[in-house]
Amino acid sequence: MKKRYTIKDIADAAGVSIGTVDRVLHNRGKVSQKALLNVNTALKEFNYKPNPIARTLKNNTVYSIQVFLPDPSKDSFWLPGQQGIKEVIDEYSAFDIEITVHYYDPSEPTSFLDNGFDLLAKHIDAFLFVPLFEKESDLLLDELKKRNILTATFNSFHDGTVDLYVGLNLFMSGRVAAKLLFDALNAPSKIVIVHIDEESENAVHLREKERGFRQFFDEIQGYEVITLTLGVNGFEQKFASFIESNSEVDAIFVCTSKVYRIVKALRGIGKSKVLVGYDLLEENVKALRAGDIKFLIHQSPKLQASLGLKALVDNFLLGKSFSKENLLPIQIINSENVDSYRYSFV
Amino acid sequence: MKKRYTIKDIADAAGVSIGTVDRVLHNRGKVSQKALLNVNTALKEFNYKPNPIARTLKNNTVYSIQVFLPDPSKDSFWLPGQQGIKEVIDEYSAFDIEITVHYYDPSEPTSFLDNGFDLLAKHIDAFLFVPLFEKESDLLLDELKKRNILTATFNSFHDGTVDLYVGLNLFMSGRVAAKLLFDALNAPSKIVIVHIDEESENAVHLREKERGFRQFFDEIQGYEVITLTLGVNGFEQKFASFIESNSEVDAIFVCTSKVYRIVKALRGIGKSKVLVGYDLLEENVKALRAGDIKFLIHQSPKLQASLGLKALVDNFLLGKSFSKENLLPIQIINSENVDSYRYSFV
DNA sequence: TCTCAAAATGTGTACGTTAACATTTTTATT
DNA sequence: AATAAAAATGTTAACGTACACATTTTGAGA
Repeated sequence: MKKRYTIKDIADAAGVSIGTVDRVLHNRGKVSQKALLNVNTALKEFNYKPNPIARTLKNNTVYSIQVFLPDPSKDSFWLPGQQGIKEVIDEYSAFDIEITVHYYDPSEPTSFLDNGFDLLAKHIDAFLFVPLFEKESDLLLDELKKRNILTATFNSFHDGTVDLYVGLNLFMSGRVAAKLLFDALNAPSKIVIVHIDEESENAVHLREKERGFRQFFDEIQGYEVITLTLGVNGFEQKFASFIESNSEVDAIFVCTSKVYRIVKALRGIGKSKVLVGYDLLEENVKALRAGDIKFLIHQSPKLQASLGLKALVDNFLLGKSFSKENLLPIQIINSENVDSYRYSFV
Repeated sequence: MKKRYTIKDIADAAGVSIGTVDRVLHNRGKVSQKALLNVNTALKEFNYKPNPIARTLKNNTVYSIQVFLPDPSKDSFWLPGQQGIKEVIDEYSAFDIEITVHYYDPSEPTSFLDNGFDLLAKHIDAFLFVPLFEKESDLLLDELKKRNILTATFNSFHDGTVDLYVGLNLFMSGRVAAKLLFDALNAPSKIVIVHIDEESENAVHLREKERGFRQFFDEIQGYEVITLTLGVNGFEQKFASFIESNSEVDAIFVCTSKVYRIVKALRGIGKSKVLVGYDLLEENVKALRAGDIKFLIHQSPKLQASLGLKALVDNFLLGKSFSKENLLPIQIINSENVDSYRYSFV
């Protein structure tokens, strides 16, 4: 029940005024050796910590944060992320924080670049975005750094120049997928990694997942892993003919949320394989429940988005610090625990 | 960049003083019909929300929260929970919040009761605890309610009278364990639920897990599930003789963090079974890595504790609301994703 | 119309921090 | 020792809210 020590307490103990204490705290000079010593002693003795609440009130600025996401109407994978952002905005609606959300076309690097730079027109304090495109993100990041804007990313890891990254260790998530398939298969077999309409050259995160997946099987004997890349045109015929001519394939790994398309294609040709993929899209969850997908790996897009945004807000509002990397756990989903994820904030 | 509206803005718009606005906001009466109308109109028009930061500063009280945990030195399962609490205490060390942690013996209901009531001697604002014992928790809860103290629990679900519960849906976690075993077994088989030295009559959470587990297998054909309860005395011999005389048992489910003891016992007699258990104890993780445990279900004790405490703190400090139940996802752990959990805050 | 109490409204201070500004003390120079 | 400049220190107002207290307005009764 005892109050925390305030600047006033320090001033009294050091025999100076609060002005002097404040000058010491912010080392603004104009303090005598003797006063400096006394104040520092008192600060240490009382283990003084400034009251962040009072500080923020005095500060009296409206912080402005821009959020820049792939358009959820173009790829519904981003819906939970959008939802997470919305909830944080709501949670902080009474505070002096101004959060605005903008979208880019996830299939258009130029959309990312053009819209991204447009957002820098007005003054902003922080920028949270998904660096879907490698080169374009670099350009944007350069500009953000130049303007001393706090930068945060999520979902697709970029590099070390960003102030905060929230996301998975994608490489490890590939290994987890591999382990799940390995356990589900009874004997050495042939496994296919299918890429559907992804520009994997520009997508680091896909490469990382594939690398982790392959590493796992490289360490053991008898498993053959091949990669099949299919464009969006004629996807189904090509996939079907591949399966027909590779009947020894037992399992399929899809690095993205598009597993449900494989499910559909397999149904079309009356085949069944052990499937592992990513993300709790409505279609994926249905297939998981139906038993057509063995496991999904959950990337927690909603949590990623909200944690990233919260870290920024709490930093401005309460002076909370955050570590550069917030690596979320790689969550394994089956038909029984999927519900616990859909109704949880995590 | 535009500031939020303040009481002053409302007062100006309504043509009254801030005192009148304040009286309206807290419906403290002494306001004329006309003023009331004008103020309410302005409040609505500006969508006024009081500034929680200013409110807290003005409030100027040190909130006192007591945390009451099973002693981690008696059962290391509680170490992560303790750690989570520590981290939250650290995170809020600069704020006007006083958090104190106390422990009880997880095997002594009287220790829970005696120490628990002792904690109510001084004034407290909130109480966060693990309701390990059903009847004793009821008694404590009654007293807390009587004193109008905010109550929160985690890990073991109690009932609806508590203001906040953070934890798993334990029933569903049993089903998840069942599904994992089901997938790992190739054919119908005999499965044992082993209880090691647990007073399961007094422990709702164990009953719930078992119930979920059994329900899953009740729904399908050919699987036999039996329960084996072993005391701490002569555990190993009894378990060994059970296994010898029940060689058709393929899999074992342990509802607590004590799976590693089954691993040890099995090694002792040179047998191997498909194992699923709970929690990332050091010993369990080792056994998981060695392949002796197939899956673990992670109850996120650290996250549970810190989320519970944070909800209380944020409620006092920032006026944030929380929902009565925060059901965390049921996390499936294998040898590949275990690391991602150990180094993550989740 | 005047008086007085009740009702309504306004004012001032505090919370702890910050920083501009005012005041006092010290030091250097004559 | 006197003076000015420099250095050190103290004072005060502000952030937005909350509430006690002071002041003004209203209306009833004479």
